[in-house]
Amino acid sequence: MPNAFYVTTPIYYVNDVPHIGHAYTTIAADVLARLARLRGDAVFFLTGLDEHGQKVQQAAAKAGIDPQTHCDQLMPKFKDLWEKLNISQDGFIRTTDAQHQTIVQHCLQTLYDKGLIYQAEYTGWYCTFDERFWTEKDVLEGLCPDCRRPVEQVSERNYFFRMSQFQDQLKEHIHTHPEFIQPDSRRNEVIGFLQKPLGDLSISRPKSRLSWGIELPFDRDCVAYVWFDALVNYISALEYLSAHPDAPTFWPASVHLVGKDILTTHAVYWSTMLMGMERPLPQCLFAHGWWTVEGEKMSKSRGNVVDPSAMIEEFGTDAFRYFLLREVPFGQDGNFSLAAFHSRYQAELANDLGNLVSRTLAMLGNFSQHTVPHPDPQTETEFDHQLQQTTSTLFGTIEEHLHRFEFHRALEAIMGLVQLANQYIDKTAPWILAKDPARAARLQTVLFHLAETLRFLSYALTPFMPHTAEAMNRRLGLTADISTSLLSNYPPWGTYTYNNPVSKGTALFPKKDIPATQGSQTTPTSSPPASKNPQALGSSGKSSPLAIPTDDTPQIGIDEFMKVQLKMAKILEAERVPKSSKLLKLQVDMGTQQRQIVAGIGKKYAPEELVGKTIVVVANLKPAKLMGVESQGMVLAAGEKDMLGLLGVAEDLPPGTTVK
RNA sequence: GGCGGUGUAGCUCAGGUGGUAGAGCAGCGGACUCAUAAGCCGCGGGCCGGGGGUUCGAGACCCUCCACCGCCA
Repeated sequence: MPNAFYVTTPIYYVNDVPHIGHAYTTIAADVLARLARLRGDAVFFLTGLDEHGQKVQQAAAKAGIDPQTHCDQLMPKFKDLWEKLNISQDGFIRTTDAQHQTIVQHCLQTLYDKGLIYQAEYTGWYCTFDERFWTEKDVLEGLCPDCRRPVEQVSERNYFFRMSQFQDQLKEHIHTHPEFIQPDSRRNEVIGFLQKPLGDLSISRPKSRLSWGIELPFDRDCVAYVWFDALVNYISALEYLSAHPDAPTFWPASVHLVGKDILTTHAVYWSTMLMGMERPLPQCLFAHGWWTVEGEKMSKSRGNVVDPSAMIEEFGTDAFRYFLLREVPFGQDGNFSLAAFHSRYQAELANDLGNLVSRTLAMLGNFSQHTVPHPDPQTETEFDHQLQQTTSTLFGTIEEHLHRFEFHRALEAIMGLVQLANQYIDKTAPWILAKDPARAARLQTVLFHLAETLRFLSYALTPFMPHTAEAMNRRLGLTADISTSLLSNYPPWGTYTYNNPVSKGTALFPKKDIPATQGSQTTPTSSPPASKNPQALGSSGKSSPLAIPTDDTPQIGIDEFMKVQLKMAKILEAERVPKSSKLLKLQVDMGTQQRQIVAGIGKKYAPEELVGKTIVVVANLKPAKLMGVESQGMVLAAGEKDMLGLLGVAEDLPPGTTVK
């Protein structure tokens, strides 16, 4: 009986635009699933969509269609992206599936029958615009903390789950199962959260307020709280989407991958729900970090959401998968920058890995008539053994790292072998051996070692970069099924018989021109067409194509520049600072806030002519006092000693807009 | 405000149980030519956030201060 491995992603909100965050979790889950399959486990990999709730109901109403139709229209965005990303999910659940809804009702009924659900009056401050409740503490002077509109006190009869009953049991479980919540920092947060008394959980909404949901079996005037509905997906899917013949059961899940924002929901709500239903808890909840984009938080309003499709189109699925898992340790937050992407693509994928494959296959072609020769053990050296050793143990190393969710370390180990192989080539210099017929045996040994190294590399890469692994196998002339063969069946070093000719093929990761602009994340177009070879003008050939000649001023990197936060600001008021000829005190609107900025522009501008102008300011400059007046930023202006003119933008942009 | 974390080379970060600082990237130099002008070799002296303490000896242990971050309120 194979080991059962059940991995899940959260179910994504169908109304969202799929972005790098969705892709990240799903790719990570895919790697775990693919690795487990190679290990021989019976695998169930589940992802899907959360389709109920207020936002969907509203969006559908706005579009003038019924919510289900709306969901049906949105669903392909996700499914298509998973296909592009080569995601190998075994199940794709939608919370509007009829079976899921039935199971959610079963769960509710079970808890109700056990006396774990009760009805109570809930009173809170309700914001009609946001359609949500706030607590007394949230409300700011009678206004909604979110939209600043007046809130009203509203009472509602709702159903509550006796979550508080399970507080001690949950604390106990977390303490006795250190691996339950990972990484440790998140585990500590949950432990901290549970130090305070746990309340009961409202699990219903009146239909009068929200109708797009699953009806409570014991009260048709209410629907289930969306989180209750959503969390149950992890067990409901198993009952109608999993038809694995080998595994009797996939529950409890091996791992739920979640973003750090929904950790509490999973660690506390979901755990206590399961306890209420007397079902075992998942073995592990792993909360990964968030991505910023070019140093900024991703948000729709900023318009800086990375569209995975655009990246895939430019660099390929595997490069995208590689970057996300290589760049940042899984539990930590990371920054997605085009510069970093380029750097890794160029250095690690094109130069190191791609070129290793390329030069190896070329030599097998040139020096061995497109075949993998037999080695002569007599000619083996210490380095040969080292390469053999590292290669043979690579997969085990990867498994160790992935067991701890250290994707970046696993990929680091793979690149370590790539480097070792490149060193091996330089040290053994097959092109020199090829010139000397007396050393033919040694040449054969070297080429054989390189072929074997590539064979193991491709196997190790399979979970991370399936297309690349397959391409490597094909070029080496391996039979197609070897990339899906189980670890236990995989031919050990030296035991594989190479029967087919090898072929070099085109570059696995063709070098890319670096786009001229660093800011735009969506369209890294292949500019400039003038120079096909980006290094053509460089002398050393190693200098970064980004480096441009300047005067003596030291160059700074994109990271340093990105530390400076520039924003558009509209001048609301301006007045002279007393006793100063050039300082003006400005009150500016920066979108979300108003600030006072003191600027030395009084010789050029009169205060009254500035009001209403939109300018560029440094938003994250440390406040300072100029002639006793606090300045919370700095305006940008042109000119050396004498200020010649303020910076503005050709377009009329709203205050608060980011400038890059 | 409570709890937790972080602060190490220009950048990103490693540095179980204390013994006198490392990697990758960037930069500089070199030899080579199989290869996607790729790769390989050599070159890093940075008050290890500040101050105090324990110790023969602390980046690592203790105290304190500062800065930043997370969770909760």
